[in-house]
Amino acid sequence: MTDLVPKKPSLDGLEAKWSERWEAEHTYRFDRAKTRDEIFSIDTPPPTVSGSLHMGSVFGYVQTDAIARYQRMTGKEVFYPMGWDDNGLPTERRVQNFYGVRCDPSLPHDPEFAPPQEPYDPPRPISRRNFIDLCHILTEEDEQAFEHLWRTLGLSVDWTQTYATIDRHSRRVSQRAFLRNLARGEAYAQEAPVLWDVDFQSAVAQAELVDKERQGAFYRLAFRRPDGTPVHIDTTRPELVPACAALVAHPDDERYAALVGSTVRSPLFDVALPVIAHPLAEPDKGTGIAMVCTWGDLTDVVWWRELDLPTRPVIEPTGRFRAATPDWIDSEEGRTAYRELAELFPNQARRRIAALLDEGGHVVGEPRPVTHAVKFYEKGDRPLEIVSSRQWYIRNGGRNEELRRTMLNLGDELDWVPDFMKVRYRHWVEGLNGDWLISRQRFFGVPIPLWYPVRDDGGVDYDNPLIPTEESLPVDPSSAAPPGYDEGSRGRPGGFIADPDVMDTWATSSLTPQIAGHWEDDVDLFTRVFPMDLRPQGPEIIRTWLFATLLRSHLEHGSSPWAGTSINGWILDPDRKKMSKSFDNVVTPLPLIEEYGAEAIRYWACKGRPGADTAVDFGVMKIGRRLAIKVLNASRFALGFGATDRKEDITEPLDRAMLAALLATVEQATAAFDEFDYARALETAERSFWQWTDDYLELAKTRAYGDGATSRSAHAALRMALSVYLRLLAPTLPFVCEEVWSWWRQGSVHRTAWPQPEEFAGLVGDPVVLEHTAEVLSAVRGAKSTAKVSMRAPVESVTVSASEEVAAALRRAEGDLKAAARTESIEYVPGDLAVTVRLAQ
RNA sequence: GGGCGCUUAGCUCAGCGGAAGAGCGCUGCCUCGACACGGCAGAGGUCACUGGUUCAAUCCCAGUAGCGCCCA
Repeated sequence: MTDLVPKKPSLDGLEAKWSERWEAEHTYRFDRAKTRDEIFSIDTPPPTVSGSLHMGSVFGYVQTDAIARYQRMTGKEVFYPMGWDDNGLPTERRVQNFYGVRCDPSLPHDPEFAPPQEPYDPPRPISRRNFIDLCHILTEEDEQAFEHLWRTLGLSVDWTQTYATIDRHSRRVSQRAFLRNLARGEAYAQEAPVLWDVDFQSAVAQAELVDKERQGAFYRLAFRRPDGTPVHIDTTRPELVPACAALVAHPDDERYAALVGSTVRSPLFDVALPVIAHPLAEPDKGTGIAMVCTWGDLTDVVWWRELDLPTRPVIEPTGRFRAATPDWIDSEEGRTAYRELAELFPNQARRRIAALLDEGGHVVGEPRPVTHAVKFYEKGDRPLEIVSSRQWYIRNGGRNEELRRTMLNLGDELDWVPDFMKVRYRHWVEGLNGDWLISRQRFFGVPIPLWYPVRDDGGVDYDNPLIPTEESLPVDPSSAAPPGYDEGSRGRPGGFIADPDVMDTWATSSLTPQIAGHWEDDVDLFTRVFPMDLRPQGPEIIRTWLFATLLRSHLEHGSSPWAGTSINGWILDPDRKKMSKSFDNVVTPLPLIEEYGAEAIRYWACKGRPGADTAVDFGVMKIGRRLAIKVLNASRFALGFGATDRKEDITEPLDRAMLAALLATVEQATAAFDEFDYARALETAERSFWQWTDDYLELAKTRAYGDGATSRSAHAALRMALSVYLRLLAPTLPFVCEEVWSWWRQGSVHRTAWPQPEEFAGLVGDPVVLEHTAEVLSAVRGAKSTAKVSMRAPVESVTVSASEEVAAALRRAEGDLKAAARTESIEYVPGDLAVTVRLAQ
């Protein structure tokens, strides 16, 4: 047997060499002949491809890959698909900027349209279908860039198992799941106040909200009692006075007890308003009595609903005040005042009405500046308004205690890594205050697969939607006709109209186990991989992706979609601040891979503890690179002798002591990986490996260069240890371990069995032999270092003060110690451990 | 304002009830038959702060402060 050990091994080119070889040899191809208990299935997060490639993307995926590689080596067939999250607003925005276009659904499809070389300026309006074509073109480029990055990083993904959340298969799964929710009554439509982004012209869900601090001002307005005396109200939104439906005060508030049940009139508009008691009114806030408008904030929605108040919306979905003067304003003065506000945006209307109120003497004192939290869409630039709109919802427990408890229990049953992340899920579920709004008034997404009949009088029958068959999915109701209708009757009396909306991106992403496992379309595959073993993901999407996936699986399958979930930490910039946009753009993974090598980036990612926030650290990457190089060089040394793999040859006490230490390392690394703790597994293997090179290799070196039985013991021990170390490090450093493996072994190290304790049977010596010998060697090195001489400098004598046990252990490896220390003489005296070194002249 | 996490050597982080650890950086030495994309050695810390529990606390408990994430 001839080993193919290069003279000067190098890391250069290993990524390209091995990623090609793995692809050609189907190293990571999923074998679906295996049964469920032989399979480890991973519900990989589909990265959002419309963003740039950044270090946050790399971090979690590499950690998951290390776990996947470990599982594969333990004999599991790993189902490790990759998806791309390409639907939704980020893609639309990117297409708008990249090509300089905007979607105008009223335009007809232009079959001649081709993507421009340069972005249009000003932006050119194009049809919905042309717009969606551009979304596909751009996301495909992005997906290729991601795949290249993942391959260069060595992710052991089965690249035949890929999906995109907008592809035909995902749309089919997403629409089928929705129709099942609809059939079971879990999905429902409702005309209701929704949080509305006026720029995106779309409803926004609870999970997408952020609060932002905004400067505002409290105006104290005078409403009038029947006797003409004022009731003072503090508000930051005086422009909503025309939308006012009532005043509310706390039931225990004695100041207003007499007023409750009476009627007051609003300033300027002179609308009659009931005064009502409600416990949500805060006596400490402002004057303690509040105006209820439809709708200024979410509390208004609660009051409006619970008190059954009239609906008086003034802000349209466009974000402007309605043009027509509302009919509930019946005084001439009031109608004149409203015309001043018509078609203004809220901030403009606020300035105008403030002036009008002031002129009319309705304002008390000066407005008082205040900083308050205002709700925004997380990607939006203007405050959300609340408008009335017909939307689709999925029940999630926000309005149902029993379902909420079920969702909490499912969370409790999951195996969370790290455990403390579970609390974040619990708090989110406990804080849900409404069902999940899934319809979005957008273009690039999975369409809601419904039509509605148009009655003969032209009205739309929203209560009896027309439903496609599951076989016909996916459908685009805006271009296909419902069963039993033809296209000619679209929009006509007696015909139909399409639901114009698409689903929330999470409504599809929440089905990644079903999409990847080909639910219903490939029942055989699905039963082999579902429920999955592991969902790895980021901490910030526990409330969205994790919760929604758990919900959909519970509703459809009555079970959790996975056995466990691992939550990775947050990436920080080198100053341990939150990763800033600018820094993130500077530090992209590919140039770093060029500079340090993929192994170095993987090493950095795997050094981050599960769930621990981790700073981008080039120093750690350098250490990773050094480790990879060390693997090459140490392997060259270990394989440089007689090619004996006979375990019976391993007889020397030092060699057997080394194997004892290695066995302990194997056991610790295995335990860590079994708990998904790739970081501890790496650290254990790494520390052991460095000790192996620093101490054992130096001690065994001289004997290894000789021949005879004691030399053969070293040769066999070196090769056995190397085989174990390569396998221990392979999950973290897949390229370099595979490279070395190829010098002397058949097949891929990644398809070789993880080291087993049984391999060490009959070979384990007393570990203290190596420990004490290394201590004495270290003392000799220290003496030489202090004397500023070479480590090769001869030593006249070494005197070891030690207990009888320690001395006995040292004697068992005395030949190796003498050779490594360069001495002919080691003497032992009884006493506490101490080493005296006399250097030769 | 609430929840969760973090705070250990100049830096990045392990350790988490029984005499403070690693790597980087720094200093010094060493080109010796795996490795200068090296090796060896050395210096460097009232384990954020204040209380408490314990024979014993970096580790457990309570509080304070700073940082981060999630949410109001």
